[in-house]
Amino acid sequence: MTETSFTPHDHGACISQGVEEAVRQCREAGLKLTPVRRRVLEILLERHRAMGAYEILDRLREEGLGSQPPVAYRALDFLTANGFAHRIERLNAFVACTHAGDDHTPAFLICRNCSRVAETDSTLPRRALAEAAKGLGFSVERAAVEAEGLCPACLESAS
Amino acid sequence: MTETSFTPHDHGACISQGVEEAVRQCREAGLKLTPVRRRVLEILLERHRAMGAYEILDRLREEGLGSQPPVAYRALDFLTANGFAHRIERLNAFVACTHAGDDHTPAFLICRNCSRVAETDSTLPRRALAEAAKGLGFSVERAAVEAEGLCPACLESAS
DNA sequence: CGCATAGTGTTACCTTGTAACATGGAGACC
DNA sequence: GGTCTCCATGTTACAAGGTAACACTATGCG
Repeated sequence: MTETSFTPHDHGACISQGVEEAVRQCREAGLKLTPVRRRVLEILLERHRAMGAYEILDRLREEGLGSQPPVAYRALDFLTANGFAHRIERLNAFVACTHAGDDHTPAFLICRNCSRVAETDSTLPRRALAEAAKGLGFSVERAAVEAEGLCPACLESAS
Repeated sequence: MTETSFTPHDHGACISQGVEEAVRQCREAGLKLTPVRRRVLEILLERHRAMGAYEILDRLREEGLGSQPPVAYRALDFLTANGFAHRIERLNAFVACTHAGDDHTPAFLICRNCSRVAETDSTLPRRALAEAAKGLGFSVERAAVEAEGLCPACLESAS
């Protein structure tokens, strides 16, 4: 079983690696990982769960980094536009990306019990979808694939 | 090319068939297709596009069928719960189902230009996803598959 | 009739998201 | 060094989406 947010892992490392990775990529791409943006990424990485924009905003406010919605939304826009975070449509919420870097649009697995979210590869589902769409003359540009169910831990405790 | 909301079709027939079908199914299943519910379904069928709850509510209000949000949301809950309409997460909006009856969770193709929405079969993408999830120990219960792109007509006029 | 159930009407509120404008700060160019 | 430009931030004010909770109505049923 591959390592995901569902499996036990060194979470501290997972945060610092995520941030480091973002720092590196921003440097390379000439993007500015400003304090607010960086902090939002850290908050998302710390939680390892989908968080609402206002939940993030509360944290920023406590830390004196901004108190109005646009602050949070702008940081989130930056992070999602550059692949450091993703938006979960179903939850109107955001998660840190767990493999920033690879140009990817993952599928999400959302645990309906503990709300943890994992990314998984969506190449196959996406290909199958593109195929079906082609038959209708529709050209797919982006696709959101979001599954709800039970994560390994919650499956275990349910049975 | 199969007939979808993207292809030209007899729209009047498409509305009346949709309603008839719903009437029949409700009778069979002992569900009540009340005036509000029926009218909401008609409104959705007329538009053949994703509509926000408040947009629908405006129509209801004009017709004296209810003026407060819960009225619209309750009708929409009924319609989606029974497969007569679907919710598009990405748009926070609703569409009439184009093949009510078959027990299905379709994939959606959303045109980013004209906002029309078509359903397509999601069996394959869904199967591929379930497979990927299994590798992570995650059990998928429901999955939303929503693609954004260009519909045949808009593709045409873009080129 | 009297009751239970399901649907409707309404108030009041919460959450999510954005337009628009003012401010500040860092690099580019002269 | 000045100043211009671009980008990010701060703030106000509001739009859009969604729901809890309660009172009322209709309908079927013993």
